[in-house]
Amino acid sequence: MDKQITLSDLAKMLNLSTSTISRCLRNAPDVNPITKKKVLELASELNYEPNKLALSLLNKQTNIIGVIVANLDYVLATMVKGIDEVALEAGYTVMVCQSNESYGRELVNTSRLLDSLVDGFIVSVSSETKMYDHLKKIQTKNKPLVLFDRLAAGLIAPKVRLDNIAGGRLATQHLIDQGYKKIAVLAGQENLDISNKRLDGYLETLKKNKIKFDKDLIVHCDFNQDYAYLATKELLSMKKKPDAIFTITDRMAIGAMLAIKEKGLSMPDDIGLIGFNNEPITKLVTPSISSIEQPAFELGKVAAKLLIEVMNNEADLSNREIVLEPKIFVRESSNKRRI
Amino acid sequence: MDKQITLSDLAKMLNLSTSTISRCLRNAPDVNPITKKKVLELASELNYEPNKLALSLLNKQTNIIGVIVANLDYVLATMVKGIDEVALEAGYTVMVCQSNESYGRELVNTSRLLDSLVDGFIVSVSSETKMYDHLKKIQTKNKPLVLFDRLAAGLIAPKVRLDNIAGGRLATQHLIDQGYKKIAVLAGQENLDISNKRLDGYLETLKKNKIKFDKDLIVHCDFNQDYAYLATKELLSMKKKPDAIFTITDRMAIGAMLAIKEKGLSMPDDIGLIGFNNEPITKLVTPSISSIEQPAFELGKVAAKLLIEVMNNEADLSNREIVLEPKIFVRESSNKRRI
DNA sequence: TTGTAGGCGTTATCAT
DNA sequence: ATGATAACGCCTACAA
Repeated sequence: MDKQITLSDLAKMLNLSTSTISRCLRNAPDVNPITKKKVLELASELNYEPNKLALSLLNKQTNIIGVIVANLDYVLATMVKGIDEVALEAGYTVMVCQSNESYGRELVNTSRLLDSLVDGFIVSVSSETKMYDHLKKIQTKNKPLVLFDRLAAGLIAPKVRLDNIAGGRLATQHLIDQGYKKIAVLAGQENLDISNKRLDGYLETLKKNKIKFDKDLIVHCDFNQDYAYLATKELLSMKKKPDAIFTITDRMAIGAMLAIKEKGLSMPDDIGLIGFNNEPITKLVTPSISSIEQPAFELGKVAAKLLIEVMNNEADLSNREIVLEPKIFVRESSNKRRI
Repeated sequence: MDKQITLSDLAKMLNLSTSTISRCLRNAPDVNPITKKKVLELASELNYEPNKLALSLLNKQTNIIGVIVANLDYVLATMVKGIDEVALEAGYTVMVCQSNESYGRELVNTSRLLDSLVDGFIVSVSSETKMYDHLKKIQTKNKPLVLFDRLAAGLIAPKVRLDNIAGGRLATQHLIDQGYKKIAVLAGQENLDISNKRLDGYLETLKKNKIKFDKDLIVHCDFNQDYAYLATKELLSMKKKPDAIFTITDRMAIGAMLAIKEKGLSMPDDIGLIGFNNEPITKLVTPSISSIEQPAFELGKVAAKLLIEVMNNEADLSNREIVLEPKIFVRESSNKRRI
C-alpha cells in the first residue's frame, strides 16, 4: 500500500501550514489567490485526494448506506437497484450484504455494518428471522433504520412495503372470477409477514365471495421451487383436490407447474395457477404464468428516499409506512375464460 | 445520532487512563485482573464497541472489499454470493456497486470506493467500458485489484475467468455433432472480451471441422433479450438462413426462441439453439434450452481468495490468471439426435 | 492572509 | 500494573 499524499505532505513541500492547504482546497474565502493557485497545482499534480476515513471520523458520518437483504434474486436485486439509484444521486454509497436467508448471517452483517461504518440501514429480513434484537440494537444506537419488503412485524420503524393483502385479494378474486372454486395456497413459512399478509388477502376474498375456507388447502413451505413441487404433488393427490393454486412467489409457481404437468393436468382448464412477483420467467414458460407484480424498482427508490429523509430530518418518522400497490398480470395459466 | 461510548468515557468513569482500558478490552497480558473485570463489566453494561473508523484510520485498512459489477443478474449475483462467502469468512465485508452497464457509473463507483475506503477491488467491467484509466488509477494507488468475469483486455492484473474459448468450442462442436451445418452466432458488443472469446471458440471449431465460415451468420448486438429477438428475426429471413443458433447468453437465447417460435419453426428439428450461462430458466421453458454452464459461485470464491492472497502477499501476482472450465448441458432445443 | 492548537477514537511506545 | 504521549489525516476555532 503506497503512502497517500496528505495535507501535511503538501504543507511541507510548500512551506505552509496544513490549515492553509486545507483552506485552499476547500475554496475558503480568505486565502491569497497566489497561494491557492500554487496549492491547487501541486495537489492535482500529486493526485492528492482527501482521506475519507479521517473525514468520517471527524464528521461522524461515512455517507454509506447499509442494505441487508436475504439474497439477490430478481425481486430483491431490482429493489437494490432502486436503492442504488437514489442513494448515488444523493451522494451516498450503498453497501449490500446478503444474509442468504440465514438468521446468523443477518446478525453478523448487522453488527459489522453497525460498527460505526454506515450512516443508515435499509433492511429486508431473512425468512429465518424471528427475533429482532439486532434491529433494535440499530435503533438503540440511534442509527436510522428503514424496513422494506419483508418487514419485521412488531418492530416500530419507518417501513416501505407492497400491499400484500391487496396482492392476495387480487390473485384470489381473479381465480374466483375465472370460475375456480377450490383454491389452494402455497404459502411461505408461518412467521413470514409478507406471506401471511398475502394469505390474509386470500382468506378475506374467500369470505367476501362466500366460499368456504378449507384449511387443508393451505400449505406452508419454504420459498423454494423444490418444496413447492413436493407440496403440489401432495395437494394433487388429495381426495378433495384443488382446482386452482395460488403460490406466494413465482419460484413456487414454477415448482407447482412442474408437479401439475407431471400429473398430466393441463392449465388453465384442469387447474388454474397464479404466482407472485411477475418475474420475467412467468412470461416465458408454457403455459405462461399469471402473476402479481410488485413495483420492485420503485419500492427500492422509495425506501432509499425515506431513509435519506430520516437521516436529514429531526421529525419522527417511525410510524410512517409507505404502501405500494400491486398489479395483476393475467396469463395463460389461469385464463380459463380466455378474456 | 447518539454519542457512542468511547474509551475515554470509560476511562473517566473508572478513573483510569484510556490506555489501561484499551489493554483490558484487548486481553493484553499485563493488567490487574480486578481492574480488567471492572472494565469489562462496565463496557458490556454500556454496550461499548470500538469505533472502527478510528481503527481504520490508524491501521490504514478498513477490511472492506469493493466489488464492482455491471448488474445483479443471475450469473453476477451468484458470483457475488461466492465472493461474499469467502470474504465474510476472512473477516472482510463486501461492498457491492452496480454500474448498470454504464461506463460513467463505473467511474463514479470506482472513485468513491477508491477514496481510502476499501482495501481491495474485485471488478467485472461494464459492457460499455472501453477505457481502463479508472482501473489503472486503482493500481497507481497501489490498491489490490482482481478482475473477474468480464476482464479488461490489456490491463495487467490478476484475473479469474471462465475459459470462454472452451465454452464457444463446446457449444459449436455440440451443434456440429448434432448435424447442424449453418450455425449462426448472436454475439455481444464488439469490444466485449468475453463475447469475442466465445466467438473465437466458435471460429476455431468451424475450422477444425472444415466448415466454411460465413460472416453474415455472426451478429453483434446488445446483451439483451429484445435485441436478440430482432436479430434472430433478421437471421431467419435471410436467404441462406442458419439451421442453428448459438447465443452468447441465455437471455439472448430466450429472445431467439421467441423469434423462432413466431416464425413457426420448431426446435431442435427445424433449427437448433444453444445458450450460455445455464440460467435456471433454460430448464423451464419449452423446449428446454441447451446451455453452457459457468461455475459462477466458484468463480466468485476464487476471485475473493485471489484478492485476499494479493492483499496478504508481497509476491507479484499480477500475471496470475485463473481459468475455470465450462460444462455443457444438452437439452431439447438442440438435441436433434435424441441422445 | 496564514499559523497554532486541540480534537475525532484508537493503539503503540515509552515512562513511571 | 498503569499512565502519558504521539500518531493516523483532517478540520475548526482562535491567535497572530
